[in-house]
Amino acid sequence: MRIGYPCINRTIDCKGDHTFRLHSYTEERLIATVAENLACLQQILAFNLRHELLFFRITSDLVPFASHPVNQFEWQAHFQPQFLEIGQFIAEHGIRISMHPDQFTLINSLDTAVFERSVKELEYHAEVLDLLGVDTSAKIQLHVGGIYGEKGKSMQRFVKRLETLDERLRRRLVIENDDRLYTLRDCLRIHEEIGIPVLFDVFHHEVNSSGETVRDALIMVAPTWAQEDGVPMLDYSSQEPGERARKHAETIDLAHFQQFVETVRDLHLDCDLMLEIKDKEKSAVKAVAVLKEHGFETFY
DNA sequence: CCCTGTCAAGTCACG
DNA sequence: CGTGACTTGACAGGG
Repeated sequence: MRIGYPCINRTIDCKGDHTFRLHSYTEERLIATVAENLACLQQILAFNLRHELLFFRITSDLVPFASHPVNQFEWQAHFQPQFLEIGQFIAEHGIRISMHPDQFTLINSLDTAVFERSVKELEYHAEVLDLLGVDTSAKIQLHVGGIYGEKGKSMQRFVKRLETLDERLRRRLVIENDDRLYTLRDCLRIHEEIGIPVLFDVFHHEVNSSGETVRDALIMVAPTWAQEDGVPMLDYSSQEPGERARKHAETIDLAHFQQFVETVRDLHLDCDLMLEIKDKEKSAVKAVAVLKEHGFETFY
């Protein structure tokens, strides 16, 4: 099992998600920012390797305004050598990569302009992964989207829109149960229609589900990942005590995590785990220690 | 240098 | 009807 965390590292003095304001956009600024972000990504991955963290979510801010019309720069060609170098490091060490476009990416929006912008955003995410040269086990995770007053129709619209996408995008996409609108069961129904793997979010399931146990959920989700998709990716977090419902924990709840790990072990489920915990790599390092106590391998 | 209003993008829930 | 939340503060202008 690989353990990972999303997007940024707070330990090393290097942040790979620098951006700037649209009104201060210049090509020079873009080039400088992307160069810095790529250099940081490299450092973060090296840090992760030293701490046996072989799963990482790359920030959507890697290339600011990547899908915005203001950006006419051929960043793909310009930064190809840097992407290639990072990609080689990823391949060499068996690192798994994911990405998670932000809330503005909506396949099933009623507004077709929103859908079209979302496709451009997905193309950007897929380009990053393609430039790294990572295989189809590197995924872009999406939520189903809005409900717009008619859930069934909105799910159908998601399916129909997804069917129109280029295979280069489709092969990367996975759907994740969210914490308010679309449950695991909804995602599984969409999987049955179009075969897209389901990325199971444990915490979202605990606050928004149709009542399945986590154990049963894992059993249902595992077969949605085909050979070429790699082992299932899971998102893990827990409730921050004393805060509003659905707020992610500041730091890992070790008792809760151990219980989850035991469930996974009993099922003999091979999977990769993304820890969506506020203190990021600090909790991820603790999680690695827990896994080792439970006899898991964290290297590939 | 510090302070703080605002930031590309959408949707829903809460008050 | 305005605001906060989402996975995450930090950019940038003005004092």
